[in-house]
Parts: sequence; structure tokens; C-alpha cells
Amino acid sequence: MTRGRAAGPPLSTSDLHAAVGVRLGRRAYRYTNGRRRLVDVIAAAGQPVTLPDIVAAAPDLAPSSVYRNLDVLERSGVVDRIVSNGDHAYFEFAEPLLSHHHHLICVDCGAIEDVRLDDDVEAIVDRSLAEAAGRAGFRPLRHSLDLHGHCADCA
Amino acid sequence: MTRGRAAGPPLSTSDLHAAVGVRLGRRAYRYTNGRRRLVDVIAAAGQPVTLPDIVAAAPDLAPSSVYRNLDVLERSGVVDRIVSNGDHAYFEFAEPLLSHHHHLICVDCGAIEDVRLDDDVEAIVDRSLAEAAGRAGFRPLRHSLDLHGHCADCA
DNA sequence: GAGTATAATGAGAACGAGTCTCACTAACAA
DNA sequence: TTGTTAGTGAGACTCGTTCTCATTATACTC
Repeated sequence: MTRGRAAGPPLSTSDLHAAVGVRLGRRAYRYTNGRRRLVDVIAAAGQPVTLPDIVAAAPDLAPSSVYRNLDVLERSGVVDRIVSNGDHAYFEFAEPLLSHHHHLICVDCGAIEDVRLDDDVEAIVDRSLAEAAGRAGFRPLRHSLDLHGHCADCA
Repeated sequence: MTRGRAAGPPLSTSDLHAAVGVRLGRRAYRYTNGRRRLVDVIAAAGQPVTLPDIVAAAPDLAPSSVYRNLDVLERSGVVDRIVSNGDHAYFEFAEPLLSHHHHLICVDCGAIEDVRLDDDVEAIVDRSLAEAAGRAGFRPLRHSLDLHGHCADCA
């Protein structure tokens, strides 16, 4: 079996902002300073982040504005919301901005880490899911494949 | 490609109650009337259910007790909690009581439906995830593979 | 069966993540 | 610059879920 794709350096900061700007523009949203800051914080984390993570990294951002802007970014296809068992939702860049990947979710501390799988595994999963979806009259958009267990810190 | 396993008739009601009783007993929990009613409601649904679903099916069960007992059942390995983007968490029987399966999650209405995949697909996914987990020092317990999209009603 | 210890129940209070409101400010267009 | 519209931030609010505590059911011992 081949190795999984590396996490890989995503877009450069300027390319990232350009891509986000395009997506916001398509929905007639403005790319304001607050949104730019938010994108910077998520990019700097390089991991799914929660609201407390964001506010800790940028204490001048108002929580209400952060939530509102995460919603705007989600609607624009810039970020994905990951709901786990923890107290807070996690946010990370959506697929086209971040290469397709999955999550290791710690059942103890709720931490979420990204992992990549082989392309051929992805293809097999997609084919199998598409078949199952077809039988149920379900129109698929994307799949999520998460591994639950104990992270290195909690094990 | 072979067909996915059928949803299949799970354990008989008496076998189900026996299995739940054993799991509760292992944790020194009592299998009370309220918990038995709760198990019956979840079994009757044959689908992941929310708290409102449960209370609608058994209005005499107190919500606070239902939440408490769902927690007890979860700790005992009887039910799994599925957190989606919807307002409520979903609950269904855990893996050994229900055969291994995955979910079709509607991004519009939040409905969750169970699907089964081929055993060989499951094996490929497990092997690939185990490899990725090993690289991260992660101790895996289980995987979850969900397909997000539009259900037959919302499409 | 009586007595005792402990777990479970249920009603309602409390909690808290996330959303909404609204007066104010920043961003774009002409 | 001026007008129009979108975005901001502080705090109130919502509502799913958890907690509290007095009461009740269960199981164990004698």
C-alpha cells in the first residue's frame, strides 16, 4: 500500500486570502479586517480550532462577531464546522482550500487531528457510499471518515 | 461488487433486554422500568432517535430521566450518541447490539439514516486508518464513516 | 417480611454554547 | 464627499442539556 498524502503546505497566505476573497465575493460578502484576522488565526493554527482557541489567539475579536463570521465563511464554502462530543464546535478550512482529509478524534479530550488516506482507499469508499446512497434515494455531497480513540497525549 | 449487508433484524426483544441487562450489570447499574422503556422505544424506532422522538413515543418518561439514562446506557456501551449539526443529539444502539454500519446525514433537515457497506470495504478502511493512526501515536477504538447530502425527502 | 442502604426518579433550576438585537461604524459606489 | 448598505460588538436571549434535591424504588441482610 502506498503512503498517505502528506498534510502538505497549503496555499500561501496571499493565495489563501485571494481564494477566500473570491468565495466571499461570490456571495456578495465583504472581506473585512475581522474576517481576514479570523482566516489568519485558522491558518496559523493548522488544526481544527474552537471558538475559545480563536479568541485566545486574537482576544480583540468579539465572540459574537467570530461566530457570525464563521457562519459567513461556512456559507461561502471557506470553512467546515466539525461537531464532536466536546463542548465546542471545531472549524477548519473547507476541502478545496485544504486537501481532502479525515480526522483522528480523541474520545478523552476531544482534540481533533487531520490525517490523509490513500487516493485508492478514498475511491473505494466513495464508490461504496455512492452505491448505498443510490439505494436510499440520497444525493451525496461529501463523506466524512473519522477515527475515534485515544490521542498520543491521553493514551 | 457484492451487495452491502442488509440492515437485518437485530436481536429479538428478549435477547436485546438480556444483552442490555448484562452490560448495565457490569457497571453495577440497575435495569429499571424506565431504562427498559427507553430501550424499547429505541428498538421500536429502528433508526437513530432524538430526545423529542423518545418523549413523543413515551410521554410519561421525564426528559431529565431520559437524558440521565441515555448517559448511563452510553457509559455501559448500550447506545451511541451521534452529534450532528441539528439541534438535538441522536441516539442508537451501540455496535455489538446493532451490526456495524454508517450514516446518511441530511444537511437540510438533519435526519440520520443507517447504511451498511461491504465487509471488504470496511477492511480496507480499517487498515488504512490503522496505518494513519500508528503514525500519529493514536490508539484507535472505532471509525465513523458518514455521507453528508440531501435525503430523499429534501432532494 | 421488616429493616436498611443505596440507586433511580422527576420537577424544576441552572448552565452555557451559540444566536439575536440594535445602535454604531466601516466599506463600497457614484 | 456623501449616501447606502453591510459589518461590528456588547450584551440580552434561547434552548438543549445537565445538575440538584427531596422522594421513591430496588436490592440486600437478617
